[in-house]
Amino acid sequence: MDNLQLSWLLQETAALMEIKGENPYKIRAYQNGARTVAELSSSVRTLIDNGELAKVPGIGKGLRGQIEAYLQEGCLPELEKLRTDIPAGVASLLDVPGIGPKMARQFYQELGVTSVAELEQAAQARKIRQLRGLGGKTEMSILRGIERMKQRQGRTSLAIARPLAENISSVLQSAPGVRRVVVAGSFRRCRDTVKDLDFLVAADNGERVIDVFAEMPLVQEVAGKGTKKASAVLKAGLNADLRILPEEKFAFGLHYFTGSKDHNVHMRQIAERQGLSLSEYGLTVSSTGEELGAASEEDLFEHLGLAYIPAELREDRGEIEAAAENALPELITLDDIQGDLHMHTSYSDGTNSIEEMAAAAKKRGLRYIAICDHSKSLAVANGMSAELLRKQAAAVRSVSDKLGFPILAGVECDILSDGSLDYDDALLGDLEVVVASIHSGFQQDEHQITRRIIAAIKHPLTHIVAHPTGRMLGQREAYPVDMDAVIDAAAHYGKMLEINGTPERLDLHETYAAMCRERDVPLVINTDAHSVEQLDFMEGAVCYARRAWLEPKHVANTWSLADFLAYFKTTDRSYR
DNA sequence: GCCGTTTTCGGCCCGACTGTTTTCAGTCG
Repeated sequence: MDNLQLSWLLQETAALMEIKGENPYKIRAYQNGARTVAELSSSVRTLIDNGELAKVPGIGKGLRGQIEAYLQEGCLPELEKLRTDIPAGVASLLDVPGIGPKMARQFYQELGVTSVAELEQAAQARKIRQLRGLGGKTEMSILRGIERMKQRQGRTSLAIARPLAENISSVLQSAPGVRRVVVAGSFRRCRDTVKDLDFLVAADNGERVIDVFAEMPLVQEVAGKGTKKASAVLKAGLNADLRILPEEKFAFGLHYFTGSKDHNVHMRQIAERQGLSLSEYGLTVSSTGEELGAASEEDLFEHLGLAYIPAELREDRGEIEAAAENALPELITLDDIQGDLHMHTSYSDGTNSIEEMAAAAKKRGLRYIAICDHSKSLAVANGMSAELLRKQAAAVRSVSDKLGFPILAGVECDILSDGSLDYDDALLGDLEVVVASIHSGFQQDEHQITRRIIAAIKHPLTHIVAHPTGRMLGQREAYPVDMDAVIDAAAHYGKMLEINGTPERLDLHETYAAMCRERDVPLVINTDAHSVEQLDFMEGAVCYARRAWLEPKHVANTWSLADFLAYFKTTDRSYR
């Protein structure tokens, strides 16, 4: 993908500029540009061709010139220039926690270090402590930082982060003098992965809470500790940060530490234009110093003339402008969900029976479900033979009648390597829901996989494509696929794409979910539950879907069962 | 380098903590 490649190069350019000590605002412009490019919903090539790139906020004349050169020559002129001064590897030093641009430059200039491996050698050879301004503690902390970096590459999936967040919250909640605990940061914004966990605590006696935090058994190492904040590395490999705030400032701190950073910067600018000054400690009138209190985030937004912006939208992707015009979307909530169209039973690799899954779904307030166990080719998941699938469909209908609860007989049908489905049309035609997905042949190239998925979308008996990109957070990358073409095909053939609620998947990615919204492709939010307990994945999945600005109308399992089924009758399902 | 509700020039967030410094720079969020 051009966009991601380009974004990466812009990021590297910014890193090298930091090390060189260039204008920090120019650096930020490149960082913003990198983020903007990564989030574009069309390829930069398309945007250049139709002249739309000039309208993208954050991409001005300078960056556009770089991007055009990149498309023509395959490299960024600015980056090439920097690389003649500083070897590219020096930028990787910034990935080590505790190392910023100044140290990276010093290590390169004074020790000739151009990679993390060389830095590690230098530290082990006790060369760091000989440098001016640095000592033995810094040397040790660099070695620890490198060790930590090796352990944990990148971000942590919610499958790991959520239980940790809940556990630590309850520990903090029971500390003396604690009034409330909130997990802020990207966790509260419902990102698919988190870099660390940010705990905000309103408490009378901060120091005692910080002690409780630092002594938790989950903590591997305390990285820093003061009277208002503390930072720790957890045994699970991610960081946890704690901040203590007075109750009356809590709303401001909550907003600030929920972020995102870009959202916060924009909010401060909005405040400034109104003669106000916004910080994590309050909102003050700049001229008089008068403090405007806020009992809640709602109050804070109201002071600035803005509608309340849900945390999931706070990425500076237009939510502040929309809030000013009172034009924010009515985001989907868990209560809107009426059905769950992808779950497994003991017929394949699930642990519960049809009846148990149905009863649990009904108890959670669902109005209908579909049972979609694995198809015959997926032997590792105990895929069903054609005969067993027929039997299961009969069993599903009988349980449905018995419980007086609509259960659709379905299947999660493998899309085989050649794009065909795993059963014949006669059998698939007898089912109410066919969810098609890829579980094999990940090594195929982008062209092959894209053709394969589009073939499944064209198949008149397919309703939904499940986990369309195959990513497994923290385990494997998505397979290469042209989602632009897949979404166009889904629009054309009237099919739906799934947002899979398994915390390691959350697939579709929010950027693609937003593309579906823009192109009128209905999404379906499913749990893919393999047990009764996993039906609870729905909550996290809905939160994630909100990041794509989805409203109930965009999500087909908020519709009544009749409307869901009717959708496929009214769309073009012809072959080719 | 980007941007425009006092603008085409002059802004662009800032406080807590650490280590090494004897009064502050670097890093982080």
